[in-house]
Amino acid sequence: MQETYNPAEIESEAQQHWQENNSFKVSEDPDREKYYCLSMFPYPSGKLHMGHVRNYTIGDVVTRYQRMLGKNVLQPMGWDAFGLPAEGAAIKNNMAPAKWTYSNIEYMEGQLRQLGFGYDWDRELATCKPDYYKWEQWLFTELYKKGLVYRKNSVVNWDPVDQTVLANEQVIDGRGWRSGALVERREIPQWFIKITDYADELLEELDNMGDWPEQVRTMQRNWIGKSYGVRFAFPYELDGKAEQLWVYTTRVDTIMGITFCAVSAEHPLALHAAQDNAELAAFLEECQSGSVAEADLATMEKKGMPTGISVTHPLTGEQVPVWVGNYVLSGYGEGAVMAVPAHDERDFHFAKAYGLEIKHVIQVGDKSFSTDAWEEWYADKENGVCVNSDKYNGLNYADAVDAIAADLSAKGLGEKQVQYRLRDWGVSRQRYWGAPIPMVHCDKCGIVPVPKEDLPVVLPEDVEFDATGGSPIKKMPEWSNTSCPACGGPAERETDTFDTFMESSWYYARYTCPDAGDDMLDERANYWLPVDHYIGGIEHAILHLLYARFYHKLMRDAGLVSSDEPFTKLLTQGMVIAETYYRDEADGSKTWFNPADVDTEQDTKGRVLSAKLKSDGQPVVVGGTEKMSKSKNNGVDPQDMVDLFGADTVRLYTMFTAPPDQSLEWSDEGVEGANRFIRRVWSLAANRSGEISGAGSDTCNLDDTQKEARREIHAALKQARFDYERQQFNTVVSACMKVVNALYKLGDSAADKVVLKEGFSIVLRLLAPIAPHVTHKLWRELGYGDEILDTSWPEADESALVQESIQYVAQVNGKVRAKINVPADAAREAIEQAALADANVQKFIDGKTVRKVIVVPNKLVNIVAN
RNA sequence: GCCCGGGUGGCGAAAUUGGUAGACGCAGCGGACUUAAAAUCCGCCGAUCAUUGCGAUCGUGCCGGUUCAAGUCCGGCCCCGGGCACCA
Repeated sequence: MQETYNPAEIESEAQQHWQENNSFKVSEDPDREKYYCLSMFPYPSGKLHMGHVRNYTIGDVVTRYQRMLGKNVLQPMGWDAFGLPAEGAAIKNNMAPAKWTYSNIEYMEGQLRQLGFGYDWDRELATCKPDYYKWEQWLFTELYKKGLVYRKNSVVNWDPVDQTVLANEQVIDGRGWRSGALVERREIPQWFIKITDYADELLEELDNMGDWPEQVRTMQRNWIGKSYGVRFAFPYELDGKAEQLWVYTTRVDTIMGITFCAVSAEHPLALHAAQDNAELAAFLEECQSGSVAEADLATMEKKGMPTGISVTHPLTGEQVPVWVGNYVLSGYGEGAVMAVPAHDERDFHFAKAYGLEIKHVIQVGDKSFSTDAWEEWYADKENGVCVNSDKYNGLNYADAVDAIAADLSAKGLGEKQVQYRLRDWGVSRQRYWGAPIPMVHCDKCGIVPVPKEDLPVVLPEDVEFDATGGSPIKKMPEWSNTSCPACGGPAERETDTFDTFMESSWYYARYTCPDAGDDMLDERANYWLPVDHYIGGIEHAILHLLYARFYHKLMRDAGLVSSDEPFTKLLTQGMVIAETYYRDEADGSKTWFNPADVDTEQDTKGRVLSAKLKSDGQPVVVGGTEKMSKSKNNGVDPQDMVDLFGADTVRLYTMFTAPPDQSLEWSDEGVEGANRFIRRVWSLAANRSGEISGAGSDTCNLDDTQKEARREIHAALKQARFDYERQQFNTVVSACMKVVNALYKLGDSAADKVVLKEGFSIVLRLLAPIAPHVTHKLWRELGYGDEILDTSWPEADESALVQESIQYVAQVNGKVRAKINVPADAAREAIEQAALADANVQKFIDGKTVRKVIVVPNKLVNIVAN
């Protein structure tokens, strides 16, 4: 056996072995328990980053572990290939998005193979291929026929200089990223899918999804935001006509405190009032600038202007002024709100700013209300009761809502209503690099979906890009001109493309039958689905995961799948972060330096004192740890690490350094430590291969030291099993390290060798999912078997764990005062007596009365004395 | 602004979920091997005080509470991160 560990050789040999033996190719086998393990597929941005490596290592570890438990495991891989960055790259490199994307895929696929991930590559798919997006085009037309798809106006970021729609990401401080022009909000017709029809099911199902992290379920619940409220109207007269201003509120109990109403800048009432009010018209104009992102809307300065129109309070008959507020969202609810400054914080500040009346109508206990400053209790609906509210005085929230809703209903001016925060899914994008929306506009027939036999509507890939970022297919009449599928007359194609979330919402299902030619999915889908274990970044907790859940239900209702939910178990991994270094430039900007190009100086405790750039020896500022990104230039290239240490080291390091759901901080020294551990495993095998090789196990009488070593090995095995089950892989690795440390202490006797061999074969199997190459090699080299990949999981020997005496902690009043050894079968009284007899314990209870003695089995004794 | 997380030694973390805080590793220090260095192996390693030794006090972001016992549970704050519907 070779003395030194040579990862490059071992890894290419193992990878070749898996490829030649089709080790990861799987098919449906009704006799075996299936396990579908899936990692979120990557966007082919150029090369793998550390976040990918971490994500896919977790997935591969789960895959190989489940396989050793005897399951029929599917682990596929593919490419989320449509998206905005390809268009940016097209402009920058003068290269068509398709070409750029395909070359990235080719390179990144090679990287994935080098990391030893066990994918069934026969199932690989790329979402930009027509035979993939054909099926989401088809499903969309089916949904249209079912009435689940509709078209309506919706607001986008418009760059007035480049004459193009911008993504929220492309709006920086309210300006277009390329042109620098102030962004405008513009309404255009777009396609929507009725996700709100499924809101209740999407919400209720969350209660049964116990294998999803609670935080993700909470985020989705809040996002759906089911609320119980009242929709009601303020009557008013306009140009002699009776009109109604409708609002929705969850706090109708405060209705007697209304002092004004606020409408959005797009509201018909606002538009009408602006017709002969130049100042208001200018304000509405001003409200049209800025991004459409909710975070921007919510943090901007709250501004308003009176419309001059008053409406009638539905219960009191008082006149209520209507204002335009830039903070009122036109897309949510009615685009208009009632305002109760006394009991809503946002209304309170708005009223203070514009000198509007504040009417106190909810009281909690004997607290005193003042209009000087906002206090939390003003909005307390749990403990509040109505005051200054005529007949509703003294009612609590629930009773007030019932009484007021009944009165509004009697007048025909309102009723209780359930509402969702969730909005319908807008799937139109005014971009080129996406799946064309399969709709045709015909002057005679209106909108006509493209029939199945004419699908896919293929996106032309050989296109020229201009610098404004406008979509080429919007300027290609030879593509957009077509004939109407209904009447055969001249018609035009829809030139918008789908949101890329459309592709990522069903790829997991297509992997089960990627070659299905006649249908979106075939019967194989129901063998594999739902996905048993889904792994991906926490940043996808809401949007991607909610759309995928929705899409699954759409496919179910189209008869394509039989399950209700797509992902049984979810693991959300944390970010990969690293130290940042920069220098301030004269123009106020910062230049960021890669950690690899910086040397640090540390004090004796290892704290970083200062840092210098390697190339010029001049100081740089230490900027703290942040998410690895291009903008901070703190990315560590996984390829460099694989080239230097091998895939096993990189995999082991990413698993060992942090639990999967926490952020992982990159450290060069840490990687060396991981590499050191693998070399330690290798050296142990190389040094003692003659003594520990061969299949089968031996038995021998063990002395106390050997028994203790064996106990440590089996305790670590038990812990590793427990930790694999709960996906805490960092402690799996530390269990392996403990075993190896114990093995290093064993000597040369026959009994030592028996323990050593058993322990070594155990640690190789514990490590196999994490470091598959080196364990594959050693397993064969030592003659333990052919395929560690298919070796069954080792079981802990409970008899090895039994101890004759157990160490108890003796506490006095909760403080540790002694450690005592007690026979394992000692009675409670004996344990108490042993603790009380200890000299140091005696010192602390001397002169006091023992009130109580608590014994926690196998752990501690606490003596309460005073 | 709203929703969801997280804060434990010099550093990454552990504590099987209310029962010995700091397992395992990194860095550091000391020793062995070596002509030497690297590599490797062995040992020490929260702070303060005390010390020949035993030990004592403090310590899990901050303030308060519940409990025989709190990193863990409850209430209030501070800081950091993720998401906010056209980044993926």
